[in-house]
Amino acid sequence: MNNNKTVTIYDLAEHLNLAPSTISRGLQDNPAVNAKTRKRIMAAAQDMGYRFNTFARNLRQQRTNMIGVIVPRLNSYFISTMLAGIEKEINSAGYDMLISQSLELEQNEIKYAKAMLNNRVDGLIVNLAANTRNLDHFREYTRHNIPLVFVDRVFENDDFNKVMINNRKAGYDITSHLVEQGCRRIVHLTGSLMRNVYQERKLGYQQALAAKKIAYDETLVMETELTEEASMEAAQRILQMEDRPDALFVSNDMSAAICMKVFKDAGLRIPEDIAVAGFNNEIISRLSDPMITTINYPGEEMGRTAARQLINLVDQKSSGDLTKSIILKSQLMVRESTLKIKQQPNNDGPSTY
Amino acid sequence: MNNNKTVTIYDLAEHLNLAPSTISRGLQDNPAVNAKTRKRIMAAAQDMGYRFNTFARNLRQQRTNMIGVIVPRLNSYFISTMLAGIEKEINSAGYDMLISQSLELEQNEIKYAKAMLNNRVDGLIVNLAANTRNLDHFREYTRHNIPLVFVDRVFENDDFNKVMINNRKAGYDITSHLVEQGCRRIVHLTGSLMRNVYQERKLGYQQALAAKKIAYDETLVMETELTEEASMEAAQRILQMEDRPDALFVSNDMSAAICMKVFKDAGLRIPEDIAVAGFNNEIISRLSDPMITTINYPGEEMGRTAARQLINLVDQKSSGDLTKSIILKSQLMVRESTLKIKQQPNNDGPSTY
DNA sequence: TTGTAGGCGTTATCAC
DNA sequence: GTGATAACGCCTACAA
Repeated sequence: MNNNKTVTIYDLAEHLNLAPSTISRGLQDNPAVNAKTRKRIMAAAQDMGYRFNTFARNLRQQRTNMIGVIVPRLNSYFISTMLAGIEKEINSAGYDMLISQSLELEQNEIKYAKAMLNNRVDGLIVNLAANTRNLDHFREYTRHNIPLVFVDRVFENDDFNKVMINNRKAGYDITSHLVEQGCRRIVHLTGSLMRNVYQERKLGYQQALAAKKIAYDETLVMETELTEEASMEAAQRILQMEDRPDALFVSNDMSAAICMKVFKDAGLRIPEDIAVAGFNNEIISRLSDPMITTINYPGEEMGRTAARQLINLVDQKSSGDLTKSIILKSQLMVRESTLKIKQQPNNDGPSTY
Repeated sequence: MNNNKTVTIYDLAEHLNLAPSTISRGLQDNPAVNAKTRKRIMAAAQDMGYRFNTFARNLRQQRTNMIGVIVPRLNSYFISTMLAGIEKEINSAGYDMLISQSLELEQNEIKYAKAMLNNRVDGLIVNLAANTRNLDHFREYTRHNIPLVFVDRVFENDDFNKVMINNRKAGYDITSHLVEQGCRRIVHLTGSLMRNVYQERKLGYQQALAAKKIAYDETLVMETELTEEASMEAAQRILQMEDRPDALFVSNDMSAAICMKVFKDAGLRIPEDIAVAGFNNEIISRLSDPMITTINYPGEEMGRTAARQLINLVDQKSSGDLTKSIILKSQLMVRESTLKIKQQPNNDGPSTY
């Protein structure tokens, strides 16, 4: 049976000679309703092609059971790992997930933030775009008491909830390690310095150099978009530097692997001629030859943590004032790509920070 | 200004001494409304913290402007590339995207298909879970005339819209290439044979062997989940085979790279001791050493194509009967990992299929 | 255990 | 140009 017209609880009610309210109750397993009646209701619903109207309920109940997520892009190892974590947590809490990608553009982020607000998401998780200048477009969320959690890419000095790692320490650890391996001229290839994750890693890099009494050379810091093309270009530029660097610290593994490939194709030996370190502990860091020293970055757990934090806020609707920063642990993973002084690789990175 | 109570067009109307209908018109730039009035409306809306209620409109207009997407997992290179394509197309057409991941389980797929139906998505894009046995859970969509497009992982012999590549030809091409390089004992490592993508590649593999008069040996086909662990185990098993294979054809590049790494660690030379071919043309196939022969698989374009097809169906609501299968082109990329006979690598694979 | 009635916030129709 | 009013489909007091 299939009329093209939408079947509502009123149609079921009429068909069964019951009241709409009874139908409504029957459909949601309300114990007040007679078992037999419920069966008839279910059968008729199936038969007449009834489908529940979620947003009629949303309108009535003033909530959507939907969590919004805004990320810079979907096709990145780190982001998709994080999203997987978010999704698991959200769905097991009975929420749905609405996703948009800003494509690294603030202007899209603003647009989507507004759209999600209008969609009445119960909460929002954000990983900032590369060029976002401020968080004004999220003020409306606080104004309306909609919980908001920033994850990974955040503004560190504000009043929003956030989940992140200590990027400065990570940058410090990895740079110290390189220096300890005898490197003196270390290039740092990184992403938009407007984002804390990159800015902080750079600060860690600087501080480590300072601690080791190595002069900071600004021309050795390369800010790019970390795309495949940008990484290849950067590697080429490094090859052409007059005084060739003896190490490269890249803010993500994929990019590090690309650079390493360019170096190898140019005949350089890793790590003898140039040491290479990455970031994120992506699978590629373990598949590259040599394997890449990196920072183990708990993407999925960050996602889960952010989602759990958000859901707690949404569910209890209480102490939303107690803004929390959650800092997850990251860890230096030393591998062959930086071991100039031969020794057993180990995963307990020096942590003299 | 910020009352906790939700501000509606009625509140604005009262505040401005106008009718709700005028407010509604003003907010959506209806030309019928006086420019001055509109300005006052906008100002008041901003001032009073009004936010538009999307699902009240949905209820009224009987459509949501939302497209549902169900994928097996988010954290996979291929899937996230495809999603990026879908998202771009969907958003530029003015729709939002609701995503769920089935985690490769039919049971979740069923659950999410139903949830999206209740959410009144205007259309649905699906990439099937590994163990989905049939498409019964999507029948309700056709029943309610909701457009549905399957992408990549599909059932090939049914009446649904689909976007895919010719997996059999790809499997045939890659296997033929291996044989032409002198390989005779070729292992095929692949995913769930319940899915067309894997089943078809295997058929291509078999047909190529037959065409070259090589006996098909069932023990050389290994069906796994293609996870990191499963791939490593598979590689180990291959190493321990009595009569060691001279080639390996894996259904995805990441997995191929993992196997190659295991082989190299065991002291084998690629391709001399064993040739390795992958699938998807993921970036890792270009970063591995040696670079991996693979099939160029247009993930982003598949996503875009599926989304565009869906949106056409949603927008015109017309010829939904004309079920279409769209087959995109894929291409053999020959690289060092399979070149036993030394020659210039080329990308125009033999296509004797 | 079931029924009645009002409202959630918007838009469309018709009137003025 | 603006206003009044009736849906859209569901839920929940309250009543029976």
